Amino acid sequence: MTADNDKTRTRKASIDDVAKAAGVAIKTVSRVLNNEPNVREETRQRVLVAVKRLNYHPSPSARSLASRRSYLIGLVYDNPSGNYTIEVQRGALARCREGKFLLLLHEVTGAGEELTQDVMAFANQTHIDGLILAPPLSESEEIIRALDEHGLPFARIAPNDLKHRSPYSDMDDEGAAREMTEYLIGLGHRRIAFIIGRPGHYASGQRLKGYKAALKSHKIAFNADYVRQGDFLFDSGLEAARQLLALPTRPTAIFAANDDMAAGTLMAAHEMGVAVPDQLSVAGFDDAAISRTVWPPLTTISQPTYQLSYAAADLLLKSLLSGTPPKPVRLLHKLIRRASTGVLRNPD
Amino acid sequence: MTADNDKTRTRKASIDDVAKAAGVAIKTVSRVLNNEPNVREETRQRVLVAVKRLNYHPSPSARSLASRRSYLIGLVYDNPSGNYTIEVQRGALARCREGKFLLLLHEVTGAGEELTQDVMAFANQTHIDGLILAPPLSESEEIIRALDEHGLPFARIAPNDLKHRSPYSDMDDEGAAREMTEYLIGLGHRRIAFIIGRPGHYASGQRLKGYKAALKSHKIAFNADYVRQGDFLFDSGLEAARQLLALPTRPTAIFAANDDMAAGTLMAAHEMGVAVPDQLSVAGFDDAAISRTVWPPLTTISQPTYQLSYAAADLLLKSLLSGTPPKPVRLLHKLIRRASTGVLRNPD
DNA sequence: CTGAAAGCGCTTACAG
DNA sequence: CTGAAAGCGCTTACAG
Repeated sequence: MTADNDKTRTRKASIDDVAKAAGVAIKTVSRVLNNEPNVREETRQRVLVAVKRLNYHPSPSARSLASRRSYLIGLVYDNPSGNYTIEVQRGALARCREGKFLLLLHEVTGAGEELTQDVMAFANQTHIDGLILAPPLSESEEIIRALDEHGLPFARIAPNDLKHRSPYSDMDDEGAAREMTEYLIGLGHRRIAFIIGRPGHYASGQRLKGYKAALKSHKIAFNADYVRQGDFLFDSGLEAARQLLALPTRPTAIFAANDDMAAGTLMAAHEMGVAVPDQLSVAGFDDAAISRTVWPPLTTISQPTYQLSYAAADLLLKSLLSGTPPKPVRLLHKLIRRASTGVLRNPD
Repeated sequence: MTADNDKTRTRKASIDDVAKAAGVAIKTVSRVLNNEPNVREETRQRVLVAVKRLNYHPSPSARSLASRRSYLIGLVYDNPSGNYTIEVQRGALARCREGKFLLLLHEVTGAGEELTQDVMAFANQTHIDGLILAPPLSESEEIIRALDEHGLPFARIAPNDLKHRSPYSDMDDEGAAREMTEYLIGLGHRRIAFIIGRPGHYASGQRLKGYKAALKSHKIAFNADYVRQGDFLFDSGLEAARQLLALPTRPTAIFAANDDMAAGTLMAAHEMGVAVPDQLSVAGFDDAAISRTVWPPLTTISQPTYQLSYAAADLLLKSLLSGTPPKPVRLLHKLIRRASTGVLRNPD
């Protein structure tokens, strides 16, 4: 039983309590808490002691109401692959935490007008200060137009080439896909198949472009039979690979536009008794967790997903605080060699 | 150019604007928005028309400040397996959205006192109304004590047997593990190994108990060599399985306490050239996404992770609104048979 | 069924 | 360097 163990114990301390305890005006407490200048060091210390003693934590809602800022950032994503999404979440979450903003997740599913309405309803209801758009939402002209009309700042992760003043972070999808294809060519492969990513994703087209460019620069004829449409999900990779491996002259290497589809490709190979990598090399893209838990582990492109998301959040916060849109950020990828690729051993 | 296309366009409408437009007091607007009784239907309609016309969305911070509620729920989790975490997120998110609460995610990493401090700092800074504890945090006596002292309501997902009045959701881990073990016994296996989950998780102990109980009821002697410690992560399953498969008399079946470790077990079998399921049956637990993307697909226990989390959020919201702690909820599991288990074909 | 007043706990704008 | 006043946009408590 302490001296102040009375009924007031349950009520949270407010700025008034702190001001009274420190013998200053609430404005001074506010200055100390927000690191504003013009506070004498001795006064500052007195305030800090009172804050500590009263276990004071400023009310976010009072602060928001008075400052006309919610300190809330929204992260909107569609969810093609859970492996990818969780990294996107982590990156944005980390940056928001550092900046004392809170991150609100909003998973969407629809398309077109309905999707735009969904995003705008989320923004309206939560009164978020800004939004982070993960792909493929980062490419939606319709959403971008609606956000502009609404005057809501946003940052984009891996957007398409649409010109817009809002900040974004991206990587060189085309260059990375080209690099991977050239790596397979370097292993001696000539019959290299490609599984395209989800239609409508800018990255899908870029990766296909890189694949084609590598073939061309090595004078390997493009074979439409070796290119299949997927959607970034495991099942689509499984299905596409089943078809590819059933071709009369089957490919000796399959490059899937992401790791989930590459994992599906491995399963098709297992089903059909095709040895990886002895009879078939398989490559993915992302370096997601799944690339290390399949057999054999996948050769892939390490896409800096966490960093892309962190950077997008960083740019958004900077633009909110400065008012001017910062320059876009381009991050580097890396080819990771694992056991799923190799030179041909038993070509049939 | 509409008639009201002047500078006021950027300012958001407030409750005062709506009241003025509808010719009522703000209290009446508040009644309509919160579905309170005692509003004439005609008045109600007038208000709704004004809300629509002004595109009015109530300010969450003003509402929070006045009502002394943040309408914020925290979800705190440690992250042993990404596959599990994303389902936990989804379940809680879905329920909060329905209840017009916002969900704040907080991933923690530490342990002991530091961990408790981390959780409490999160609660203090955000002023959340309640907290959802995912395992193994749902078992921490220290955190529970701190939350009690703080007077913060919380719900637990799959907690241990600690008696506490706070609501929780769980499943029968012991029964499920027993069922899986008996299924393996039914296939003719006698040398059944078990890989234990992360130490300190209540579920880990319960699943081990179920495994032992099944052996006992079928009069199969318990062999300590066949039981290995894991931590729910892929690598620990890989390592444990490598050891098990290197035993002079190796097991014919391995039951891992979760899917990630079972996936690691499959990789060890691949590495060592042990055919699954012909020479070795492998079973997991969770029915996470990974159970369908490995080769062969895993026989596992479908743990209703999403529903457990949804239920915990549901119980928390109910207890916040009613003030009385609702009854705990127990959810059902299901054994999912896939290709990773079978009768022995080529015992060596 | 409806409303006027007070107040939630901060920041902004201003004064000294 | 410090502070008094006003106000952000709602809900609570009360009155009629």
